[in-house]
Amino acid sequence: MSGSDRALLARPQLTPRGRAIRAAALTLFAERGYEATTTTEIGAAVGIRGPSLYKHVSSKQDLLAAIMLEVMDDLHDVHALAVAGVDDVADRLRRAVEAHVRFHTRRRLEAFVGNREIRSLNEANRAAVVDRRSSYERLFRGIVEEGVAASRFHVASVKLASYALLDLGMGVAAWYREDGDLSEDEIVYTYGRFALTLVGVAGVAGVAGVAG
Amino acid sequence: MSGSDRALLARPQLTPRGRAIRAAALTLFAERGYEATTTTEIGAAVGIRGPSLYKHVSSKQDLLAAIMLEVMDDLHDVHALAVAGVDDVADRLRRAVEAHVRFHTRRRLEAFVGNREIRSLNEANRAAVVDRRSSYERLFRGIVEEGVAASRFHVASVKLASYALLDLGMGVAAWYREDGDLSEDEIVYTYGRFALTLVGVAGVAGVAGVAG
DNA sequence: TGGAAAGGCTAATGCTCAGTAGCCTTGATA
DNA sequence: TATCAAGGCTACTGAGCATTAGCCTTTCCA
Repeated sequence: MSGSDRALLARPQLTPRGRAIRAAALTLFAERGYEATTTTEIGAAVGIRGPSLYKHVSSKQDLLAAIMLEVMDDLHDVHALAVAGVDDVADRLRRAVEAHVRFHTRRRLEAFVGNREIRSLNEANRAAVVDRRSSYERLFRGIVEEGVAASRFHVASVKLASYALLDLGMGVAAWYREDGDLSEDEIVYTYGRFALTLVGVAGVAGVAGVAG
Repeated sequence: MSGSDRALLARPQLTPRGRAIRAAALTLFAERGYEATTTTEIGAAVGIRGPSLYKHVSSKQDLLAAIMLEVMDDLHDVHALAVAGVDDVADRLRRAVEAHVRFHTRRRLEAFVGNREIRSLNEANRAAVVDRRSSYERLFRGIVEEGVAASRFHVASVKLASYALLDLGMGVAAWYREDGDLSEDEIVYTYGRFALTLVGVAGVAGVAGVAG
């Protein structure tokens, strides 16, 4: 099942309280990590006691898994939407990177937790998340490979170039702040441009953007 | 006190067993995280019981702090050594990035833990580590600023360019494997070249390296 | 109006963990 | 050879944690 197929299926519905709990857990997991977050704290964040959480959630582990699976699926969706109908491989790469980076600013907590807490998942959940992550990586590598095959891109290593592009997104999720002095668009456009220079597309002006 | 000043001071000596414990703890912290690692496991990794660790170490927290402080200091040293006596700002940037990336391959576990476990430190230790990290970031930003001031570099944002360069290193620490199909030198040289194109240095041939 | 479902609560359970107490062995030294 | 420090060990302590049990109130519909 591909990411875009998954998008066509209904994602599980949540009650408002269920949503609130998931959001509170997300913030806490991002702040102090899954292991260091207690059910008492998650409960307190939505105004109830720890044990009451279990009227809405089956376990702390499932809460983490649900957050991570959802964010991976959404990332696939965003990618699919960004490159749909774009034929030029350089355009496709730029769009993919822009979508990737924008996602990591807009949903930085989820992306952050999604990257960092993989090892806190139990085996079954980890396999599911790692599977989605690999398939996302493959989408990127596929674009780079296609560009190389068409002699539009020139890279020392397809793998290295793809990793570098993906790593930039993770970095963004780690340091981006909405009230910081770098705007979302600034980061997105700059990284989109950077992606093209990284893969050696000829004729990208300004490399890292116009001086400013 | 700067990173290079710190290098001049004697770093605390450790007994062989102390070293072994630190190494075992490092591996476990990297693998499953600080919170999820027990003193029993650290002990078992060096052939003793958990409580016996306390003949060599004052606490699990201190073990983490010692690992993180040492790696930050070493990173400063490596940087200082790499750029010492290099006058051309583009050369300096390339050398700094190469040293940064090489460090993140050679000492990936420490670098990985150093980045990921900051939130597991108590307040005092965290402040010390964050302080060293900021000063390291400033060194990078300083090089980029200098290149921009000299009109050698052309970037949309000094901060963004510096963050991107540092983030690539962290990415390497996350996925690099000695037995993988990307060699240390390959990554180092490619990323050194990436760095120059990222800051818009004119005349960098091949951008992301020769096709291969 | 009555009864059940939803969703709170407190108390309890059972487990795990970091760290301490106190004991024992070994090996070097005086 | 007597002593002492180093460095193991087991048993214990005290705390914290996820989760369950069981109870109570509110709300909503038959």
